[in-house]
Amino acid sequence: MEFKAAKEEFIQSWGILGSSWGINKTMAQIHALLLIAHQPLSTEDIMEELKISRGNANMNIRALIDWNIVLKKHQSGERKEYFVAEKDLWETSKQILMERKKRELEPITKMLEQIQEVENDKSPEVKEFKKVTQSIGQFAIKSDKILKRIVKFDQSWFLGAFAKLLK
Amino acid sequence: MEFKAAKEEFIQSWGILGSSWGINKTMAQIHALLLIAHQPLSTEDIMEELKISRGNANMNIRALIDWNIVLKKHQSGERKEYFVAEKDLWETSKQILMERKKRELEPITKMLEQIQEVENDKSPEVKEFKKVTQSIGQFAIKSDKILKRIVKFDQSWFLGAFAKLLK
DNA sequence: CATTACTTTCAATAAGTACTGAAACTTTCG
DNA sequence: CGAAAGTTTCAGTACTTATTGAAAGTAATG
Repeated sequence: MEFKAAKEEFIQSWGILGSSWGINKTMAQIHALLLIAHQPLSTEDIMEELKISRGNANMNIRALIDWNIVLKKHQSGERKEYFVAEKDLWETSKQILMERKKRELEPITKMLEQIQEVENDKSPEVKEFKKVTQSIGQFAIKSDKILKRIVKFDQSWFLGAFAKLLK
Repeated sequence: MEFKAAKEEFIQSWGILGSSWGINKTMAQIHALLLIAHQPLSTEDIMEELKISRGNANMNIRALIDWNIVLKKHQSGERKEYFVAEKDLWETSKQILMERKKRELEPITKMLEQIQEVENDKSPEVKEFKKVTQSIGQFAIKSDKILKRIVKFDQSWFLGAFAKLLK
């Protein structure tokens, strides 16, 4: 397999993977490109490689920076901004988990609390509703705690401990 | 808060949560509806509650069944099909994890193997590419193993052991 | 075996989401 | 300060994905 084809394939697949997890395709592709880059890339490099517009490139680079999985990097003597991806996938996964936790788990928890204030009558509908939403709420709180703990540890410790734990 | 409003709010939020994780909104809403239902619902019940078409209802119910988080349930003496959701969220989460693992992790693993066959030259581009894709491949394999193990255990055991492990 | 009750499919269309490109804005530098 | 280099924004448009509804398919019933 030729390098160019392999690279193309990788970027394409990473984009598809992103889409199916609610991350926009271009954002995932830029991430892929930066992951395999051996040196920082500029907005123009990215535009050219992926054949996308300046606006699109800019927005998605910002989003990646927002998520803390890509960093600005100034090249000495250059005015242009360059970008690099965090290359440790464990770190990247943790960042993404935390970001999504903040954006999604927390709103859901709030909504569930709110909803618990439903008037208490004895109809089976309302009883079941309270029961289910309560248990989802507890589940959400537990997940939140576990995620918080996981991110405190590093990969090798985590995997090692986990391997033992699970026999 | 009134029951009807609370229910509406819950279904709506579950739909939004689904969308942001690559699950179509209606599929998530049907799931929400079945989660809080105190008895099995028919396709028509679902169409009416969510104000969606028969085709849409049917397709998304099938998808939920495909994912093993909703089951057909025949009511005695009735010809119509009824549906119930798995109400244990831990089970549901495991099902979803497994399903997505199968659909996404496995193709990525294959792609990464394929890509490793890139011709070996000494340019920094190719070296970095091989390094990164290899490490992603290893990460994917590890994740796969961990997920497989997690699903073997039940929630209480998992949470208990985890709590201890993480102090 | 024909009628009826119910389910599935799918082409057309609607709704939602991402992308472009040009204009506005900001920063750097002589 | 004014020009040049670079970055951001956003209205319009293209693209993708979900939804409808009617027609075709299937299965139970007398």
